Amino acid sequence: MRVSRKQADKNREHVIEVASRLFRERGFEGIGVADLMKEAGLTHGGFYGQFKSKEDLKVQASRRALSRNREALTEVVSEAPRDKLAALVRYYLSDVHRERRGDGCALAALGADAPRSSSELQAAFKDGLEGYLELLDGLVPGSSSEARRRKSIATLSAMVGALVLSRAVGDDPLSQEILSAVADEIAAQPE
Amino acid sequence: MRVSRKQADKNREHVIEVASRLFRERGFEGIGVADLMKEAGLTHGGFYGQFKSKEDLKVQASRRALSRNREALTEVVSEAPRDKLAALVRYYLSDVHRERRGDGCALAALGADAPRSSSELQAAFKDGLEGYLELLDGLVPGSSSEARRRKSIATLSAMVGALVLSRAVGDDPLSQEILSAVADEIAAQPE
DNA sequence: ATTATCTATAGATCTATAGATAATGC
DNA sequence: ATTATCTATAGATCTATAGATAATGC
Repeated sequence: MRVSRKQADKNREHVIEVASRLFRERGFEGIGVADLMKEAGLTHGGFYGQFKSKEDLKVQASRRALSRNREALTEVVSEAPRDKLAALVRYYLSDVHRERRGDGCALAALGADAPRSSSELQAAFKDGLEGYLELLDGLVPGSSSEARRRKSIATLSAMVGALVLSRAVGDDPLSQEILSAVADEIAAQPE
Repeated sequence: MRVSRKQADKNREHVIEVASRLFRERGFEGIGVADLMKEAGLTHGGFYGQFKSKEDLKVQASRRALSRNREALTEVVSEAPRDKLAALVRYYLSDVHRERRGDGCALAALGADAPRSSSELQAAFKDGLEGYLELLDGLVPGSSSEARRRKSIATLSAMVGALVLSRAVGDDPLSQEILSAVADEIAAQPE
């Protein structure tokens, strides 16, 4: 059965949202188009009317995840009364973020798969990463914009690395230790 | 045809070495058992005489990769006349390391897949990570062992994060900028 | 008439196993 | 006799497409 143009657009958006969660949870290769569409309440064959290919969906789902990530971080920052960088880092390096990969940072969940994918996907990650850096630029110490840019990149790298490593070691005290250590080190940076 | 016990052991080692390279290059899901055995010069069916499952090989190949990683870093450090931490970081955050995923750091290449794998694989990553930290403990500044441990974790997180991100953005000036920025920031740390 | 979605399927690939074969090592 | 490796295949899964169907929107 056919649905209205409006409903079709909604369905399409829903597939992107579902994919952005499932890809982060299971990896790009960990979920197939059929299961993904089933999870979205649609059938397998319908997929190719909406998307050119699975790779196409990977790009769109990654862009969606990264812009949602940025929105969430922006809200955390704007709600913090003071010490906004510390609030951002505490949020990013929290137990909740470590556990909930499905709506967590796409750089940490999927970044390592990007070099094996299309240049369109890599461009999505580049754009998402620049978005994170813009946000950090207003928070990190540094008098020149060059110094702040460098500090933003170093801070983001430490955050992403810490999250990846704290997830990689599984259920072990080291996992929490990594999150705490990196949060403390960033907070201890000179102004 | 059957081969000698000695040759069989050699074949097994060779499969582990080949797998440790191919998994890092293509991801755990990016190479199948059949292609992997072909690459090692053996047939598909022979695999299951040597390994319990593909998951079993993932664990052994990851352990192998991580211990080889540690050996390479240890050599870089021992060959540096002074400023050993800077030498280590320059090596880790080099263009060569970014390009050659196949014999590069397994934490960066495969760490993001570990949370979706067996606890045995996660334990392999934990052990490998602790190996890196032991090495860093002798290089980072800090008077107490607690301070050095924290600094080692933060330094490793920044290194791994930077490598993941510099690979994720593809062929873009940002890729090099990430490597340089993080190397500079680590070098600029207070003693 | 158009088109969003459906069912069904092609063709490729994946992990794992069964059973045969032939060289080793007691 | 044992066993490392081989060929062949089962059974599941994957991406993508073909063609049918039925509701929308001119």
